[in-house]
Amino acid sequence: MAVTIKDVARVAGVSPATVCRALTTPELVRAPTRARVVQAAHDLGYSPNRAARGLITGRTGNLGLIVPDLANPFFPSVVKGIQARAREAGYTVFLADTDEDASVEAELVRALSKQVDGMVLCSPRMIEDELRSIAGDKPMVMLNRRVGRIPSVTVDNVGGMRQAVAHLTALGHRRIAYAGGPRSSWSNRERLRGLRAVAPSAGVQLVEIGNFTPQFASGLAAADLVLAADVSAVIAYNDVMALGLLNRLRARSVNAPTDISVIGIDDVALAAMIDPPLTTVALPKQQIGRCGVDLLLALMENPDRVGVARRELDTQLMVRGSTGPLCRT
Amino acid sequence: MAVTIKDVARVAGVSPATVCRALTTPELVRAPTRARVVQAAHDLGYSPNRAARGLITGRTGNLGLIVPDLANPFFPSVVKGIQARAREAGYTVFLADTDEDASVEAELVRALSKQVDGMVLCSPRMIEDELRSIAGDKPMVMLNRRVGRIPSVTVDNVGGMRQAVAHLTALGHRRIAYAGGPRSSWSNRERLRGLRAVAPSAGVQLVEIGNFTPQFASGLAAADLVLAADVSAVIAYNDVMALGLLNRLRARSVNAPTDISVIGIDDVALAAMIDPPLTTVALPKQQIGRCGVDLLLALMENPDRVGVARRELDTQLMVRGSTGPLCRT
DNA sequence: TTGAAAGCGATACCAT
DNA sequence: ATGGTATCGCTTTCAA
Repeated sequence: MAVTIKDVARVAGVSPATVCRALTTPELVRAPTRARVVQAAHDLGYSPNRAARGLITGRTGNLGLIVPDLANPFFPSVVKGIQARAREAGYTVFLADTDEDASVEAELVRALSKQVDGMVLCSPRMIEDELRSIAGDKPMVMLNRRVGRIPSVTVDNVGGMRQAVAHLTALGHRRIAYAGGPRSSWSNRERLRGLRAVAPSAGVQLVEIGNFTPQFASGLAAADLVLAADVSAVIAYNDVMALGLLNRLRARSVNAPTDISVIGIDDVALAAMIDPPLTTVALPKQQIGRCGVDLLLALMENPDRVGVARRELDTQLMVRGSTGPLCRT
Repeated sequence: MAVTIKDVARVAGVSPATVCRALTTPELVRAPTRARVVQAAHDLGYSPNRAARGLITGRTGNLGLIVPDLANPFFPSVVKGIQARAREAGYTVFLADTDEDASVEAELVRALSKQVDGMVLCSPRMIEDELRSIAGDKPMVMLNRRVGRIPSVTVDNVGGMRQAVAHLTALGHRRIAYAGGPRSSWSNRERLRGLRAVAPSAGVQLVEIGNFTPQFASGLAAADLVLAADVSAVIAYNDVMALGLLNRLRARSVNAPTDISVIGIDDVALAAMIDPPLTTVALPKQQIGRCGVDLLLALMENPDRVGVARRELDTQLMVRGSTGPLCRT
């Protein structure tokens, strides 16, 4: 059996109430008494039962975190940021992976919400209505998506696309393909919006290749469509798809950057490990996580200001080997 | 305020005790009563407070999970397996990332152990003594490491090395380098043990290049040592290092598989995405996780049999493009 | 079959 | 400054 507050009280020769105070509000206890309590607690290896505490304080000291797919290298980075920031703030985190399934997501939100002080939803798949109906319960922040007045941390997708297009046009490209992500993805819609807004004024023709699941195999499939589209450059919804593109293009003897330029989005670690390294729009992945936790903590202090809590982080094009000047043939 | 058992009791017109029974031990409640309770619970959207329940039952319904570094693509897969299996079994999981720091690890184990029914330690960095002293508390299982009588799930590292060496010797290689992982890594020691055991009888010379942190940059550094060692093939401690090797070797105009053969370990997703794809010893990553949870659940039922609980999973060489027949010059 | 009541471990209020 | 006590939400005897 674990050691409880009563054990400490007995050993220290005081009441449980005093033990509690000595440990949580030391200034309310006379120094010598406090010392005895602390000593006893230490000797017994006492540490308070958080569940019991939570029962009465209403705070659990836990945060919930829901991600769509840990196998996508983008998410572990975000999770790492969240976990690190939460630990600094004295919180532990519940992690759940939904396997990209929106119904699982809803179920998990409901289940977890009972045991946490707040939740971070990473790239949520749920439909807006559902999201709203659940959001009322516990404070929660969304990452990589904006819905109604739910607090969120997002990145400047439009700015990222602007940088990408500027880079390509500077290199001479005038016809650029976009291999899109899932139609339901907020990030994809934003990226597309950015591209559509930027392309005309940059004097480039945008060719939308279609919507794909954000996977390697999708990049493979997209590559053939890209080749048929007669473009000199392609922007992919994310790095993993860009890798698929690169792979299949090379299989068809079209090499980056000489024959075609390829840009990814995310800047996952492996983007810099391949040859040629992938030019990509970097997202501050860990910072997205840290920032999300910061927002959540602020919200938990002051639940009223929910509506205004919103952060947008910068993106940065990383120019690497997969893009190069247009070769006029 | 959340809906409690009392609310349900009131609406259903029964006592809280009956609500509890109807929901946890239905056979003890008359059907019509049970129906009313279930109906009320559903209408109110009731779900029991797990913390309160845990207080009395002594079981939290939570599992703790500690990993050294989510940024290493090996671990997210394991985590995914753990998380999936835990969810199936009705458990939620606490996740903590130690950033490869053994002292953080110890602290986290201690902190988490209070709030969970059991813990999974993934590739623990802690020294054995420390590990043992903490292990007494809650049931725990280790992944990728064996220490004393602590239950563990490991993989057949030796068998993996045997397959790798057999593959290379069949291709004609007779001098093989091993670019090792951290000296403190149990997996690294096992792999080295396997190589040393297998090499002589296979008629190959093993050249140990040194110990490295399991990162891309280490592979870069190791590559030059490999070239100086005059070998025709190299096995890396893991895939990420193998990628570094491939990268730097190519920079020095030594290309796999024509000029040298390279084998990694893990089979992370990106191993198959690069060109040439990486030949690697695949570990059943998700299964390691699932298996660890299974073991843990079994242990929680029957805490006595701790000593014997131990599983070793198979490894499988995936022959891909980064290895090829020896080119005699 | 159901209800009343006693805790689980910690906190917070009210006395002293 | 300290102790007694009610309470958080739920489970589990013990009676009825």
